[in-house]
Amino acid sequence: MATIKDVAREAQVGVGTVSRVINHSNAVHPDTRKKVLQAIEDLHYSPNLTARRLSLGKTWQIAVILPYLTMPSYVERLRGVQQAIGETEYYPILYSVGNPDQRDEYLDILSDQTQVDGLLVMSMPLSTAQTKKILHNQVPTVLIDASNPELDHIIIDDIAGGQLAAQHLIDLGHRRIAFLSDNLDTPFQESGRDRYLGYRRALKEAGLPFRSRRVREGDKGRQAACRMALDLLSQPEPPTAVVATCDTKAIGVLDAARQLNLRVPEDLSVIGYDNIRDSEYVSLTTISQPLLESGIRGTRLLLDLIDKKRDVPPRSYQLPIELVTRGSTAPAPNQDQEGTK
Amino acid sequence: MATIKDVAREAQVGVGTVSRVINHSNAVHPDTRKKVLQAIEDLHYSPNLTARRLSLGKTWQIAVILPYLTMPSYVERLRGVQQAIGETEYYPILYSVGNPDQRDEYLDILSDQTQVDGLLVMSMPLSTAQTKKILHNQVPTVLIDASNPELDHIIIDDIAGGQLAAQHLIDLGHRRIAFLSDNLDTPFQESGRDRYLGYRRALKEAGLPFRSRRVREGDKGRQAACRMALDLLSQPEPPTAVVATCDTKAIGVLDAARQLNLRVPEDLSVIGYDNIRDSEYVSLTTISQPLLESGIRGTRLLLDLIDKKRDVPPRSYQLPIELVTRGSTAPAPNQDQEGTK
DNA sequence: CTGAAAGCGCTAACAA
DNA sequence: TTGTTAGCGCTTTCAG
Repeated sequence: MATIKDVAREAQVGVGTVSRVINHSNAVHPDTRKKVLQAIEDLHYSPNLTARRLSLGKTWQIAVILPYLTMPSYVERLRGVQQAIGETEYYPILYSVGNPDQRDEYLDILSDQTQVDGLLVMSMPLSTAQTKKILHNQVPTVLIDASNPELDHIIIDDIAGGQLAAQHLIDLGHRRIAFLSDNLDTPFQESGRDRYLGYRRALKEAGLPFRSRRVREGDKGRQAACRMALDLLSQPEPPTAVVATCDTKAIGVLDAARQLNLRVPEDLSVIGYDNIRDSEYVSLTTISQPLLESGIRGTRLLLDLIDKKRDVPPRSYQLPIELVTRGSTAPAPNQDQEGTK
Repeated sequence: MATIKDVAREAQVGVGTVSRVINHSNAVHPDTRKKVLQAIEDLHYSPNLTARRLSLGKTWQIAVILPYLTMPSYVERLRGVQQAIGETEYYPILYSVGNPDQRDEYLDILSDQTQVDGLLVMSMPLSTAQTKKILHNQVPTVLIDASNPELDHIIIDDIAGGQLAAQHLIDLGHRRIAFLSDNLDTPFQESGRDRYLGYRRALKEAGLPFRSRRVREGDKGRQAACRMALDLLSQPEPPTAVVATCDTKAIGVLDAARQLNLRVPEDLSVIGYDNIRDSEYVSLTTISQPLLESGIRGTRLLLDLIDKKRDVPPRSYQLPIELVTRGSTAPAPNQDQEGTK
C-alpha cells in the first residue's frame, strides 16, 4: 500500500506538499499540484484514515447505541440518524444492545475512549454514574427517546401520548378501559411507564376510577400480548376498550379478540402506539410519533455539539405526537355507570 | 486526556511496561503491574484506539454496505451480521446506500482506503471493475445475497425459490398464474430476476404457456403492488393465482383483491416471498429464506477471511429456501384448459 | 509556495 | 522482567 512518502518521492516533492494537495489547501502551485496528482494516480495512493485521525485527533465516527433492532420503531429512528448523518462527513458505528450488561459495557467503553467523536444513545435512560462519566470526559452526547437533566436529548411526550390514547377512548364513551404494556420496569426505555402515567391521568381527569385488574404487563411481543388480552377480556365485567403501549401488542389484542369472537370495533375498541407500517394494514387506531424525525433531530443536535464544542445548559426537544384514527376504535357498546357511581 | 506516557510517569515505569500491562502480556512483575494499574485508575486513563490501530495496522472495524433499511429483509440480515460480529472484537460500520451513485462511491472509498479490515456487501451485485479493485487491493470481502465468481459469497437460490412458489400454485391446479415484481432491472439485488426465471422454469416444466400479460413489474412497495394487481386482475381471463416477489407486494395484492371483492384464497391464491413478520398475521403463504442465517454465515466467512488471510478460490454457500403454506393459497377455483390446449 | 521535522499515542523489537 | 527507541502515516508549524 502506497503511503504519502511514496507519493512525495514519486512526485519529487516533500510530504507536506502532498498533504496540502490532498487536503485541498490552496497554497500550492498548479504545476506542483499536477505532479502530485499524477503520482497519486500512478501509485493508486489513498490516504490512511487511521493516521489522519491520530494526527488530527478526530475520528469522524459517531457511536450509535441502541437496543437490538427487534422493534420497527428502533429501525425507523435509526433510519433518521442515517439520513441526517449521511449529509455529513461522519459515519455511524452501531452498538446494538441485547441486554443491560451489554449496554453498560458499551457505555462504559465509549464514554472514555477516544474512540468516537460523539455518542448517540437511543431509547435507554442513563444512570447518574454514566451521565457523570460522560460529562466528566466531555464526550459529546445526545439521547434520543430518553430524558436526562444534564444531557441534550430529544423526547416524545409519552405521558401526553398515553393520555391522548385513553382520552380518545373516553371521548368515545368507554368506561372500562384496560391498559396493556410490557414490563413497566425495564432497564431500557421508560416510555411504557410514561404512557401508563398518561393513561392514569386521563382516567383521573375524566373522573373514572382506576382498576388495577385492568392493567396487564408482561413479555413483549404479539403473542404475549394476546395471552394477556385473553386474560383481561375473560374477567367478569371485561373492558370495552384497550390501550396498548405499542402497535405490536395492539395486534396481539386483535388476535385475542378474534379468538374470543369479539368484533372490533363493535365489541371492543383497541388503540395502539407507534403507527408502524403493519398498523395501516390492520386498520389500527394508534398514536403516531415522529420516529424518523427523532433520529434526524437527535443527530443534528449531536453534530452541532461536536462542532461548536458548546458548553451550555443541556437542550431538550419534545416532538409532538398525533392521534391516527382508524377502524379499531368506535363508540362504547353499552354505557355502564361505573364512572359515575 | 491522559496518555500512556502520563501513566508511565505516574507509575514510574517505561511506556513499554504500561503497554504490556494493558495488553495482558504476562511478562510483567506482579508488583509492577499493580503500580501501573493504580496509575491507570488514578489518571482515568484509557488507551487511544486510533493510535493503537495505526501502530497495529488493524482497525477491528468491518464495513457493512447495504441498501437503505427500507425492507424488513435487510434489517433481518443485518441482525444476523450483528449477532455474529457481536461475539468478536470487531465492530460494524454501516454504509447504508440510497442509490447507485452512493453505492459506487462507498465501494470505491472502501475498497482502497485502509479504513476497515473487511467489507460485507449486502444485496448488491458488484461490477467487474469494482470486483477487480477489491481483488487488487486485497480487501477481505464477502457478499451476502449476491453472487460473484471471484469473491466469497452467500446466496439463496432464488431461481429455486421462484420455481418453488410457482410450482406450489401449479400443484394446486392453477393454470393462469401471474408474476408480480418490482423493476426487474435495478442496480441492486438480482434476486427479483432470478425468481422470475424460476417462475418461468416452473411454467415450462409443467407445460404451461408463458404469457407476458401476466407479468407486471413496477415500483416497490405495497401500494404500487396493489395498483399493478388491480390492473392484472381486471383483464379478461384474469389469473387465478399470483406469485409476488416479496411479501410486501403480496400484501398489496391482497389489498387489490379486497377492493375487487375477490376472496382469498377461494377466488385468488397469492404467494409471497421472504416470510416477513407481517405475513403470519395476514396468513400469507410464502417462501421463507434464512435471512438472519445469511447475515451470520456471511460475517463468519468474512472474519475467517480476515484472520487467515486466505488466498484460495472464492467460496460460495447456498442457503436453502422453504415453502411456508398458510391461508392465502388454495386449489384453483375452476380449471380452464389453457395449459393443455 | 515548499521542504524539513516535530509531533499524534501506541506497539514491539532490542538491549540491558 | 524492564526501559528505550524506532516506527505506524499523516498534519502542521516553522523556516526558507
